[in-house]
Amino acid sequence: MAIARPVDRRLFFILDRAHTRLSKEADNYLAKNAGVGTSQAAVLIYLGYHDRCRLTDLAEGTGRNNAAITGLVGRMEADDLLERITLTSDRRAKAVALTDKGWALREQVMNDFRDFNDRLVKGLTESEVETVLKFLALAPENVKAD
Amino acid sequence: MAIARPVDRRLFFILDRAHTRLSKEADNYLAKNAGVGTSQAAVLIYLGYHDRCRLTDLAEGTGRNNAAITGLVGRMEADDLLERITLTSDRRAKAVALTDKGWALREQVMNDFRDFNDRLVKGLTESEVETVLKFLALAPENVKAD
DNA sequence: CCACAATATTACACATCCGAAGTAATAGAA
DNA sequence: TTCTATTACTTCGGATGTGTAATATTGTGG
Repeated sequence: MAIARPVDRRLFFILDRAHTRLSKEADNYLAKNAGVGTSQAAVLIYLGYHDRCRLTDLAEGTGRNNAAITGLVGRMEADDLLERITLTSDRRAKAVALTDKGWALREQVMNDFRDFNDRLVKGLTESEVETVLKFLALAPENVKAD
Repeated sequence: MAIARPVDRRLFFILDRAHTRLSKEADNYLAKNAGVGTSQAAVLIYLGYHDRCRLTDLAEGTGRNNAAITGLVGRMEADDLLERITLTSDRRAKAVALTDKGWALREQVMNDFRDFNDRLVKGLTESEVETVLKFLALAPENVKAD
């Protein structure tokens, strides 16, 4: 069939607006409970799964560019949440490792987000959540240039 | 059951990262074709459906706050895409109206996004797209504080 | 050893967001 | 009417993001 429905043309903006509103809530929620914003929280979460990864990988994994990551990691290092480590294997690269304080905060962020994400999917069945995850995984690949 | 699956805890970040990547692609795509970014495009789209709406409504409709809208509209007014109109009915409020140039650009943005959104949902059935839309509509309400 | 590539940092210009404070106009109460 | 609270927008300061370009350091291949 493939009938062009008006909603199709606005899908990106619907996503954008939903993301904006969710981010605002998540920021408030996190700031109140853990004292960080979503950008730093994303770094904490990612490092929990890929500790001592290199800055370039961290940038890729959190969707920021290298310049942004340098600043982000710098602020977090100043707050004692992580530390930069020069790798002996490649001394051009720096790895990032969570400190004890970083690990503890990550734990709290994870707990906060368990609640947050539970509310996020309220009204959806498990299979519908799977569909959303499938979309979120496919879409960025689908639109990648070239 | 409600078994806590690890993916649940990261849902927000999966969404955040997907949004970041999609926005970057959309920005490139739009900048190349229409010469605006996604924020300005969102305003153009919204105004097409609600021309001469007030700034507060525009802010609500695009998910930004009033301060952000003032700047955004200011830049677009400088580019001759729209104009501010002081309402005689309430002189505190300002309405925003697309110029001819704004309408023309909106048309192009809509065409660009038809292609973009088509690619966005590649691999999903219509019913799965409906599920995604349902999620995007529900989620911001679900997490709204109090 | 040398040329080139890769990594991270820094600097710049700019877009965009927010919250808080400020200004102006309206609406409602005394 | 006059005082007060609310509403609408703007302004300000600060955070964060982007892209680009320059730089220093290091690794790699010839």
